[in-house]
Amino acid sequence: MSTPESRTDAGAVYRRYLSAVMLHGHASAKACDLGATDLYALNLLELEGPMTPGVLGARAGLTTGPTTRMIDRLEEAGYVRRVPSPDDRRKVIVEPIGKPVRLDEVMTPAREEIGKILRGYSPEQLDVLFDYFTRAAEAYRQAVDDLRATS
Amino acid sequence: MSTPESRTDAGAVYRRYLSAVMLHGHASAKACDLGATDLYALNLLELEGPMTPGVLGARAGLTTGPTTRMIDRLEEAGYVRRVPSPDDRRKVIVEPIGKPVRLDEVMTPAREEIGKILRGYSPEQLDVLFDYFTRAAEAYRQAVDDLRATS
DNA sequence: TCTAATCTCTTCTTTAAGGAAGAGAAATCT
DNA sequence: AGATTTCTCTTCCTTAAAGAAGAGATTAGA
Repeated sequence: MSTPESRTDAGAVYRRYLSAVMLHGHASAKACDLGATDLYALNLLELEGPMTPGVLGARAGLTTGPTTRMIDRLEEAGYVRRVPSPDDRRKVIVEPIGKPVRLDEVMTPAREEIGKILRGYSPEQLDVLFDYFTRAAEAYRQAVDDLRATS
Repeated sequence: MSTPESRTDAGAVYRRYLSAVMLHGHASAKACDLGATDLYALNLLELEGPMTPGVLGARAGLTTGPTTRMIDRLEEAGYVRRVPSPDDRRKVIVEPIGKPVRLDEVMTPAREEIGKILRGYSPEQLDVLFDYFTRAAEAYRQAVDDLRATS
């Protein structure tokens, strides 16, 4: 925590933490035969809620053809469902399905471990952690928007 | 934070946070034309340090052919470097290069935002956060190993 | 020493995902 | 009402990444 070269340097700790999170996400997805784009879309839906194929495809950086097929894959695998839009019959709404699927199953062990870790903290400490989770999520969400705007 | 259906439910907050992290990682990689597997390998190297192509490929779930080409791509893009193994002249060691490349550049805005957030906490609160980062990284690392063992 | 095993890399083939163009249905606008 | 725009989806083509098989170099073992 002192010298820049130190193995416990704060920046390094944080980078390693992020790498671990990414790695676990990827590994879980791979274990479920979920491609990178599919996972990306799934995360988008989790984070921003149901949206139309058009929006989802645009966010994922896809043209309409691949978007349709990506949603097909997610739907067949049971992650999402297409529902007709109530106000515009051309539109479709893609919404994540709450019911447990393969991905949740695969992620369960890690979630339990994290749960164990979190239960080791006092309520005050948990407040700090969840405050951070909330703020960081918003920061990352914003950063993704900025990235989209740039490119 | 009270009812299970609540929008601020702890589990939901955490899932949304993870989604945001994954999403940002993916978006950053995409902005640098880094494929999913390449990003995966890069995270592996960041987390576990230098390793041989054989190990890296196995960890990434690739056969030897694609492994070589993946390392070629990472090397050309300046993320890693191949160095000969000192004790076995058949082997090569792939190590991440510390110098800033496109990916770091793209991730800078988010890092600064996160830095700002972190600077808002007291030293005691930061201890809690970094304690969590360290433990969680280890938990995720372990979970990835378990996933590999299972499949 | 000489054979077998190990490690990386090359080449060829296959597959999965994405782009382009356009069709069909429904909404919007004049 | 008729024309135009907006959505989603389909089809065909292209491309990027992965598998398979094997070569070349080096180490380990009989």
